[in-house]
Amino acid sequence: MSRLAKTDADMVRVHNRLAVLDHLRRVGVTTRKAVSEATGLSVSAASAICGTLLRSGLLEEVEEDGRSIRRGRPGKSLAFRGGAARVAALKIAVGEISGRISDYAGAPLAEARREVDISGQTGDTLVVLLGDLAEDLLARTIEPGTGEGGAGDAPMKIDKVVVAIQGKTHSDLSGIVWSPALKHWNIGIAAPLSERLLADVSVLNDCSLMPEAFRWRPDFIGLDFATLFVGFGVGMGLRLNGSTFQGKHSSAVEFGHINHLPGGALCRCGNRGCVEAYAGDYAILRRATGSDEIPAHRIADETMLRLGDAARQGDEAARTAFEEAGNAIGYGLGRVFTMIDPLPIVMTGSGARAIDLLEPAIRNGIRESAVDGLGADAPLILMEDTDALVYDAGTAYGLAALDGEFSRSAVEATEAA
Amino acid sequence: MSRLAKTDADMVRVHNRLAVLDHLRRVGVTTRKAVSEATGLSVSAASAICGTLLRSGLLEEVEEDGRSIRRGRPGKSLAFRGGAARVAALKIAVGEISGRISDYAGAPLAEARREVDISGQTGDTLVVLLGDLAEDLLARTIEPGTGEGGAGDAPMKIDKVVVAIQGKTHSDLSGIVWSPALKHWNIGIAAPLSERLLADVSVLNDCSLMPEAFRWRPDFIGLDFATLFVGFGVGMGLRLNGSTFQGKHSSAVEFGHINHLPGGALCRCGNRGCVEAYAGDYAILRRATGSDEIPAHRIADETMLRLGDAARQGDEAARTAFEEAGNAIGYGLGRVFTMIDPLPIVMTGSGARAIDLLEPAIRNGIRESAVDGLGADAPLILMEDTDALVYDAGTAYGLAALDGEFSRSAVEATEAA
DNA sequence: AGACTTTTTCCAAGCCTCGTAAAAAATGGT
DNA sequence: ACCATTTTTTACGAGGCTTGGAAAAAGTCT
Repeated sequence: MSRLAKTDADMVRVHNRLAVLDHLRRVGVTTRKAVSEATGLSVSAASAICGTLLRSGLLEEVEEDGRSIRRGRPGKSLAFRGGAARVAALKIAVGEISGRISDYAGAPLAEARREVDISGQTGDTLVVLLGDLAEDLLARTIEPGTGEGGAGDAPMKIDKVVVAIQGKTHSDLSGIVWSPALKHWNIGIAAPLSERLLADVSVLNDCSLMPEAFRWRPDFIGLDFATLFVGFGVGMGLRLNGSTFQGKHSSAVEFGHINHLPGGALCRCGNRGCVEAYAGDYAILRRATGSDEIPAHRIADETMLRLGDAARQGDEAARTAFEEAGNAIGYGLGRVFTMIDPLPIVMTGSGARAIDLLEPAIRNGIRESAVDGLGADAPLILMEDTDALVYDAGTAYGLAALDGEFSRSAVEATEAA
Repeated sequence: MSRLAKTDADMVRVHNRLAVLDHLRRVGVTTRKAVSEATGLSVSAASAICGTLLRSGLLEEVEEDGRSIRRGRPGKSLAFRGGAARVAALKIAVGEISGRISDYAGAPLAEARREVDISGQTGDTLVVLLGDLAEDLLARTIEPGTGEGGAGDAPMKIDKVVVAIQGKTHSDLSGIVWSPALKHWNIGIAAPLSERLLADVSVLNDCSLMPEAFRWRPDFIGLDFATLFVGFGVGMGLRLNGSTFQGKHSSAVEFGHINHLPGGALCRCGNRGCVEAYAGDYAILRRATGSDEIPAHRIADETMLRLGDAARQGDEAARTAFEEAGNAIGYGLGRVFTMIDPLPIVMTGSGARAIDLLEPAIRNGIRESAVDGLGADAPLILMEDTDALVYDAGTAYGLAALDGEFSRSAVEATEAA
């Protein structure tokens, strides 16, 4: 975007408030002094901003138990006020929808999962299903101890909804272009769901969203990395220069459909030789069984686990299938590394459970395809629970969006008694 | 980078000044009113900033000839004061160094080219050669009509030097990690050259720098696109989200070394199957001639032109060679498009001259490798003069850097008589 | 209990930008 | 030629946010 924008006092206020909230997201609990040090703001300014955020109900003073025994006046500990808002992270997959609701402090309040055959459904039905799920989540939320007066927390509602889905989503976050979980194309989700839940709704690709899960993790701060999902499909998310990569037209790094071998194996997308056509669950399975079909439904986790065990116990076909999968992934990573940079990889999905079978081939593939083999020793971090990762990511994304909105709105709200 | 930064009045001033300069870079000549409209600043603020920039000598009032005949007080036209600074864009290639010096308004003042065998040279020698070239450029600069008092322009010096080179450069812009033009590795250029010329020096990869050439072109504003160089080597530059992509570790999108075919043709880099091993000049030539060697020196332009003519006149081997080159490029682009997004391509180098031979295969390759063949119809813009493109890019990069510095420094300098 | 240390709060000052009003400079009509 | 009109530029007071220093607050240490 062109940088024609002016800046004025308003922008300064918004920016600095956001800096304070961002700092607090990282550390969880802080003090005015710590805010000043972390942000570079003067103590006066930091204190003033904290005061405003406290009065607006976003923050609250908390009693800290294990405070260090130092001389001098102890700082008053500040933390997010969970009750200030709620975020729902929803996930649409083949045959199921699920989600988690969290409070403004990021603490999970409830989770839910429903197996539904959404494949042939229309957009309207999908919106109803998602809306029901969200309201169910909200209902199951344990009312937080509303110790204060009673005017404390507004009527329970969800303030931000993030929908993660496999497939291609609109770049304006408004809906789904295409998804393997659905038959129909171009389904607008955000507008109708937003109308029903009275909350802002964003629809994103699950894989490209994943890096958001690490947004505030101290060990990932300022780090560029990639998230790699290897399951029925294969997808990637990128965090570059401190922000999560989002395409303009498509929505994601379609890692699974980067061509591996010209004219190679047939892929779901219709092309030949995609990475997914070697590394996706269905690809590994068909290679191991000598089949030629692409199953329409997702493959059960157990099936892949059994296949992995077979490979480990010497089944040659299975072994080769995993090896070729690893090779395709490795070459794909090598190609990405050549374009971008060698990056640490966070890996999830069924592939993460078969990493022992895949890793040697992956690293070898990188070695053969990247310049100087650079990146063949890239750190590999496994995350077995893909759902949790997606919920974390959606929640972080939603909270970041809320922080931005709250920073913008100069709400000098509810005078506490 | 983490967004812990605070903002204050200083930042506001810097940001807004930069917005004014950036606007002026785009339009060339402006007025206070136009600045206000373009930046969103109030007329008062815009006028005040322009006043400061005028007093500091960066801008000057100019007489505009073809001013429209409208009622009301005519706006005073403002433009960059060329004499305010000078930027040198230098280029290191196999067997030659060259460059262009431009004034602060971006107008070229002089160009120079020297054929030197730099291959075996040390860093010191290279610095001497570049320094000589730069000083020669400066000496050949026509003294601008110093109409004003005489205290007008400070003693002529270069204020910013940008060195573009094939190969890998340090991500801190300090020097060369490796280049096909040089034997030695890890040559620090910026520090010693900066010491000699008393100017800030930045060393960048030529291909990744190229998008900068379009930084202020109105038809490229806000546009994401890629620059593709196809010559002895193959390289790419990316402009994404309004900024030119720079890797953290490596310096560039090593498009030429993205693997095309696992285990394929031997590449200069030692790997097998790189795009360059099919699409580089040497690759096309060896395929056409049935040779097996990789020439150490660059291939003459004429040789490639003749080979192209041969292909056009029915030489099957040559025809196939170009076709396979186009195919490799197409698959490479398809892979990039799958990762990032379909992008318009600005193409330069010897490949741009053989585009009629390459284009069908390129587009076919994209069609076969990108999801839904998306991007097979991407706009292709040809730029035959690669040197001019690199000079433009280096100059734009240097000017942008100067704008930033000048915005930061609150120089309220030289009181004009 | 008093001295010391550290965190918060309070207040005047400084910098920008904004909005409005006044001044400046040219056109058009009579 | 003169006056009304239009448009750009300059001038001035106001508002918002940060800053730096001083004062107040709230503990620990001796």
